[in-house]
Amino acid sequence: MALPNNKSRPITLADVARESGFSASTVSIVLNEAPLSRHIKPATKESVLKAAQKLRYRPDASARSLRKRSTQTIGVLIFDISDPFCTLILGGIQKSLYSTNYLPIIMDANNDRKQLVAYVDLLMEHRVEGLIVVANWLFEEGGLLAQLQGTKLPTIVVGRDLSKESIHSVVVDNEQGGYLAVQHLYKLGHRKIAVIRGPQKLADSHRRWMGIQRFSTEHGLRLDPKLVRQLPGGVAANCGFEGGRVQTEELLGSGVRFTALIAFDDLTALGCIRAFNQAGLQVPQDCSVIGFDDVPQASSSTPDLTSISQSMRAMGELAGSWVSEELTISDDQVNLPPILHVLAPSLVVRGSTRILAPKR
Amino acid sequence: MALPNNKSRPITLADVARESGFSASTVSIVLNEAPLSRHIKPATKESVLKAAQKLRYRPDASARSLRKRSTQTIGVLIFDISDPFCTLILGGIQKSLYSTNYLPIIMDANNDRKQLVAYVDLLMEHRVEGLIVVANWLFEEGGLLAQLQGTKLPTIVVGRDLSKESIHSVVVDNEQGGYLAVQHLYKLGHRKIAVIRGPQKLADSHRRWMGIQRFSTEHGLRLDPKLVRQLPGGVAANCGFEGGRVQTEELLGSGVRFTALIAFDDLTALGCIRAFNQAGLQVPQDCSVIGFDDVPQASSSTPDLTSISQSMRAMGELAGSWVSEELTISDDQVNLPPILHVLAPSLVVRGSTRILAPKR
DNA sequence: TTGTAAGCGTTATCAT
DNA sequence: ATGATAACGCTTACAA
Repeated sequence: MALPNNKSRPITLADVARESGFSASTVSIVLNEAPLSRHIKPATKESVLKAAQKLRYRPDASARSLRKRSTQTIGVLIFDISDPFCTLILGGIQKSLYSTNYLPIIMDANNDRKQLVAYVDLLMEHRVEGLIVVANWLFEEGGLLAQLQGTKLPTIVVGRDLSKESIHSVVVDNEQGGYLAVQHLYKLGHRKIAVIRGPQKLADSHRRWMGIQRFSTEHGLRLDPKLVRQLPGGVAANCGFEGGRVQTEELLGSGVRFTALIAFDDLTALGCIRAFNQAGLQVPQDCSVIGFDDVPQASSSTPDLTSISQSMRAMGELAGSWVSEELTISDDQVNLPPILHVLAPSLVVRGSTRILAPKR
Repeated sequence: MALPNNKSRPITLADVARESGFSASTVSIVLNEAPLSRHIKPATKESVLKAAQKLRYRPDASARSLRKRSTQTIGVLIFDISDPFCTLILGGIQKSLYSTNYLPIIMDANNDRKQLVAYVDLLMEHRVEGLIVVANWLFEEGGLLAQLQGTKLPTIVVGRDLSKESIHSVVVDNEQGGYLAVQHLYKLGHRKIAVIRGPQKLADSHRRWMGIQRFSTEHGLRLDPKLVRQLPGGVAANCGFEGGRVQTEELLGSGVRFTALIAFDDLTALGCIRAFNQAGLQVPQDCSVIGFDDVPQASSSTPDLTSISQSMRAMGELAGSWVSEELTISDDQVNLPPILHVLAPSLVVRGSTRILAPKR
């Protein structure tokens, strides 16, 4: 005889209650190991557990959230999931959240503002209790800010400094990074150093440049303005690479000599290396190149890239643990002044930079 | 006078009802543009909408899911979010799901089996209505299969052929990929071709090798067994790179000459290139190298990699649209025989391979 | 030691 | 054309 309806309805608490012969409340108390379960007869517990296991019962998250008025979820808004920068941060977030009772709900905006606002709405509907925004290098605040501030959620953004807009932020010290980059080249003996700055709109570009200038001033290093160029703004996936390639071609075409180059980021640096190669030049023999971020590709390219490491993973972990802490502390001490978490960058020396050859 | 409780409770349908002066049912009908809303007076609609907007009402996804017995979510289980292979597939999934009413819930297992099973459980509790598993190259079935088969969910796995276990799968034609790779090198005049096969456990390794052999047999190309090596199995992030580097060193050390090399995948190929460079050899001048997958790094390295493209994005889109279709078709025509979707790979010619130099 | 009942925010059915 | 009411699956006072 065929079963009347094959559309297998999920097992509910009531099913377990029926199977075990106890009431739904008892079952609930036992399965959740609620305080009251201390007074439940061991035999009862056992048969409840057995029934639950037999039926492969899984509590319904929606029902539980509804009743407990808490979803135990944290929204993670990411700008581009195919960007290794974002992806590494995500890894850190997951790591720090894994041990908590909070579940990250990841939404990838795909570099599209429309999708972004749609997803913020969706996250709100899902009643996430906290929000982590992972901004990659082409994040521009736009109307998102207002939308975020409208929510009362504990929110933290990674990769952009929005502390002035009263939003917690975790960033790397870009100024210091720029400083470290020139310093490294300077110590290797380089004096004619080219710089490919990031897109103008990008705050990071400016800060890294400030760091470069600070070192230069401190050490009497003159940066030839003809050797300083800037990436155009752009959204395409590999515009950093193309930008680096083109700018380097132009640098080489300008005839002004240089022995080292600071690229805005690693992808840009890879573009630079390509341009050098096409011009018949070798890195680092003919020119040293340093990148920024230390994405995975930096270590698997040939030559491997010397870079300024951002420790994306650490940033992600910091963001994750901040949010989960914020959610677990007593609610009365909320709304502390917004904090800017600044992580120190570090120099990772690899094969794309070398000591200045004596003379050629 | 201070408000009694600042713990801002989310706005509910009842609030909108109160504000607009209509009942909750009416409000619900209007906001959802339900069939019945056709008979609702325009003026009513307007004031309901206005009230909702004023209060910034957002329906509660949990409550709605509970009542409608449908979460409109699809679980996406991914093995390693920092693996570009996975990440590109994810992009495709999102693209195809974005236009549907299904929300992907992404969980990253972080290459850890424990997390994996925990996440499958979590997805079940969240009552996802479909499941997409994105397997990277170190996916080994283990106990996961049973767990998946236990669920009655429409499930599809990308990157592994589990059609024999009655699970829908989408994969690239690895055999054909191997064939294309040798063919390319052969056409360039190469006859002494080294091969670095993938880890033994991996089914892909075998299939690609079959393709290579098929071409060889067809064209009387002899593959010197001394030039065929194999990557050890491994889990570390860059074990492909290290493997390629080490195997190439050993190949070079063996003294057997070769003019071209087929690497298991792109990361392996990058490792090979590193080894060549450290041995003072140039790619492609001294040896051509071809990879597999065509991950983004393939085009930004120098030289850029010739590769067999898997079109991860297309695979993701296929998986996404299959699941959403499966969920929307009438339920009576369910359980069609499991299908294996095989996508054709394609050769992408770049700078790491070149015509065999006349003689050196 | 366990059961009863109310209620979380929605939507669907049925009245009016 | 709109409103009452019940029910979705779960937790938690409170009752027994």
